[in-house]
Amino acid sequence: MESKELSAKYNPEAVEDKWYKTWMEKGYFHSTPDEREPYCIVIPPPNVTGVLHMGHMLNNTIQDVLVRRARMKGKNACWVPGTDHASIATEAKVVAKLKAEGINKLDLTREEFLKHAWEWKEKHGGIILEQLKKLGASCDWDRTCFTMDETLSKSVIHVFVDLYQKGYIYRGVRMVNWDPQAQTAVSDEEVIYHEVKGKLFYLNYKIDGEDGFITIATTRPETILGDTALCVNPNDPRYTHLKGKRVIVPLINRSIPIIYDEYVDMEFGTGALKVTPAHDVNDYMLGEKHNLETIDIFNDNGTLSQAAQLYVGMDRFDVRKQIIVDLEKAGNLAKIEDYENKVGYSERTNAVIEPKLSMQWFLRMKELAQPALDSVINGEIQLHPSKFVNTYRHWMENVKDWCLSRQLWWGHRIPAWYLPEGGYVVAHSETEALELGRKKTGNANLQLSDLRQDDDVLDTWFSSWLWPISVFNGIMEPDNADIKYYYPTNDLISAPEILFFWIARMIIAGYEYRGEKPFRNVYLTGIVRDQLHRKMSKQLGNSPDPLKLITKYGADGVRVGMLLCSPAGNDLLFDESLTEQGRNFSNKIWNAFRLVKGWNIDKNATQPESSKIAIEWFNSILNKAIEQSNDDFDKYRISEALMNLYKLFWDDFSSWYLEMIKPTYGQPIDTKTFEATLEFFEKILALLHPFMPFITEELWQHLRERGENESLMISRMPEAERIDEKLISTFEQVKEIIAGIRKVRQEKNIAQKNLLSAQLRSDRFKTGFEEVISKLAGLNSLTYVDDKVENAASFMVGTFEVYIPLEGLVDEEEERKKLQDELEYTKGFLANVMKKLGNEHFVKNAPANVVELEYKKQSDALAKIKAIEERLASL
RNA sequence: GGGAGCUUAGCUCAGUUGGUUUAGAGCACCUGCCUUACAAGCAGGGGGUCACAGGUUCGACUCCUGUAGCUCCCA
Repeated sequence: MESKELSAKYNPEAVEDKWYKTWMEKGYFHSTPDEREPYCIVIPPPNVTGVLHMGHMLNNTIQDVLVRRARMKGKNACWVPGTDHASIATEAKVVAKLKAEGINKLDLTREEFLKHAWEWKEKHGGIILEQLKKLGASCDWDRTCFTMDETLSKSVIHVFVDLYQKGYIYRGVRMVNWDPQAQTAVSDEEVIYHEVKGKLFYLNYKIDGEDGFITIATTRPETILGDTALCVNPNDPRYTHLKGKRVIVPLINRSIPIIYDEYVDMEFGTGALKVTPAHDVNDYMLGEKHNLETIDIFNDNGTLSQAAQLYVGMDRFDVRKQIIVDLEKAGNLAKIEDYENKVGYSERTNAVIEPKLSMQWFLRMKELAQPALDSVINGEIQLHPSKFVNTYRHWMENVKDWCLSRQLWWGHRIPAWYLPEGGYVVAHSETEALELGRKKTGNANLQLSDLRQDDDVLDTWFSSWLWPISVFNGIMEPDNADIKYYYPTNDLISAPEILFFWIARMIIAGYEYRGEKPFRNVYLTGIVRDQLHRKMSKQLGNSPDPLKLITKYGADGVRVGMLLCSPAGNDLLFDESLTEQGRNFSNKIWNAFRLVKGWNIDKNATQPESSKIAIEWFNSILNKAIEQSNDDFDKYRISEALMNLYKLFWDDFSSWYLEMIKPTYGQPIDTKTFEATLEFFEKILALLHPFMPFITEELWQHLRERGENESLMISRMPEAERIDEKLISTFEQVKEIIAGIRKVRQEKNIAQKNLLSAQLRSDRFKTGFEEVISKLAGLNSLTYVDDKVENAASFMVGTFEVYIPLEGLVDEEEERKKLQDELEYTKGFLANVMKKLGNEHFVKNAPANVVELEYKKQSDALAKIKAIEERLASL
């Protein structure tokens, strides 16, 4: 490729699709077990209804960075992609779509509905995975899975039956979070609580057989129809005289007992609590304890049932308004106060959750959770950042039974069959169910048509908790080659929001079904927010379209932009300027390449001293960066790893190294320097490749002649070699000397083309970078002197005094002031050091190297002060 | 109400078992440059009593206690 033809700006569109296609065709993403060490990530399966959003971008970029890096480290890397079926969300979408076509779900049979659902899935389900390809995701697409694929479905059913047989799964009436709109129970984790401005109603309950009354306070007056007791605190003197009495529920005149329990907060309201066991979790608990009757006054759709006696068929919120009117009329309303309380909403439909008693399937969790709790506490599984361990522990120590059933059709149907005489069997298949049914009933003539399968499906998480196992078919064929090779997987990248929903449950399933953790490390990303710290959402319209961003800034630019500002576990305040920074970085790399490839090589040219030492220096810097990078990744500091490489390329390589070795315009470069530079460039491209796969591959291919089957993405990551720390620290001083001279030039308004001369004074050593200093600071001479120089601008770097003779341009006042400032600073610094050294406790107790360092600081500072004072005296 | 965590430059964050020239980075900002790779750039620069108040220590951004503000989780 002729560099002259390269445009001054990098154009990502031209290269991204080309390389993605090549990588796919060459099968570089595909993995099969072999003798290498495996490195595996399973994707957190996006929901089939989803389209790519910024959260996916962040999450999948991180996964791709880790997978690509592992691949380049020589591991057999496998990133398994897939989607989950998302019962509630998908069913809601399909129902809505059918509705738009004039079809009512309830008019369809289950089979007819599922046909529509599958059609919908086939049409929309793969969009998100296609979008990931634009991002550069190096997933093993041959392994793409869906939670309702045959093997994965079989695994789910198998696990259900197995846990049932082990006695962990039971059926029972429990208080569940009922979503009256979706008409299904949802888990505790799917309920979102919002602070809501409501009212607190004070209602009078007449005492049975007496004249007085007790006032209670409630936010939900409509539930009085389900009251079965009134509860007060036994220590509350206001109510001790009522022991053994009963009260009358207003409007329906039911007589209910007064019970005593310390659970009641005497401070809240009037200290008297109405108890509605069917419609409040805490009341349910009281009901169990005191053996109260439960009266369920709601239908599944949130209207009142026959049991309520009044308002039958009316919606719960309409009843709330009406009953207050009626209570007032009846003289039972004491007062109304404004009140703020937390109300639960369904994550899926946003309907107000109704606590409801219903028959559901549950998984007993306490025992199963134990190994999963232990493994995180003892570090067998590591959470990054580790602050989430506390949250995890708290949840796992207080784990509650998992409500597994959902009143939906889309998903895995619960493998339980009810028998005609009552009772049920749990089985892998209809045939097995029939067999078990015959055995259980003793009726050999029992037919399949006599059995009725449970209508409900399983919670979607009941399939995704098996994901790291089921994608390798490790449930049904526990000894197959894939599961034995890839499991346990290495890293899981997910969000803290689903730490319990999903991550904890995968760990539980891992120990139960493999006797082994599902992954070693869990990296928790933050939530992508906008500049106002608002979560990105469709409703707010504050989320950019990821694909448009890719078009505008390139996939590499977007990846860099997402990562630069996303330390683990911290929310990411996204701004397009970040992706702009990413694009600018791509452009910087592109232009460095243009420079290097534009040089002509002169085989006979000798290598300048400045280039020789520049190469030695950069070699050390590069090796140090490689070490740093390894360390960053070991600690899962991905954004720091990127930032360090960003600075390596931009500052060290481009601004310092290339400027040091750059031949004057039109001049050729010597072979040694050129070769070293290509090697450096190659190594940096490799280090950057996991972050910016496209541009690095493109440039790597053009850097040298490459064979048909060579690719950066399957090359080896460079390893750290020798580091000359002394050279690095010397060059740090050299940088300051150069910057100092440039500053003088700028202050005095001296044009670049006017070369300066400079004198250095040092009683310790020479830098060895004299040629470099001359080149980068624009000097025509640089000499060492023994005495101070008159009529010169001057400054100090460490113990180096730098003089730039500027006949007539030196402003003595200004010089004096500068020196005074520096003197003051140095004296202050020295005073600090002396304070320490003057303290005998310090000298006695501090480690020797610390004390030694203080002495060095002291002598350096003294030397500096002496030099400054000399200068001042001479002015 | 219970628990966890956070508070360092205008913004977003590092600061690794207390000591590494009296606090670092990126972005933003200011000044000067269209210097033949890059204005999507180059060079130089300013900016923080490390939330507040005590305590431990020879020494505290770092450890302890309290206060204030913010965030998350659970109920």
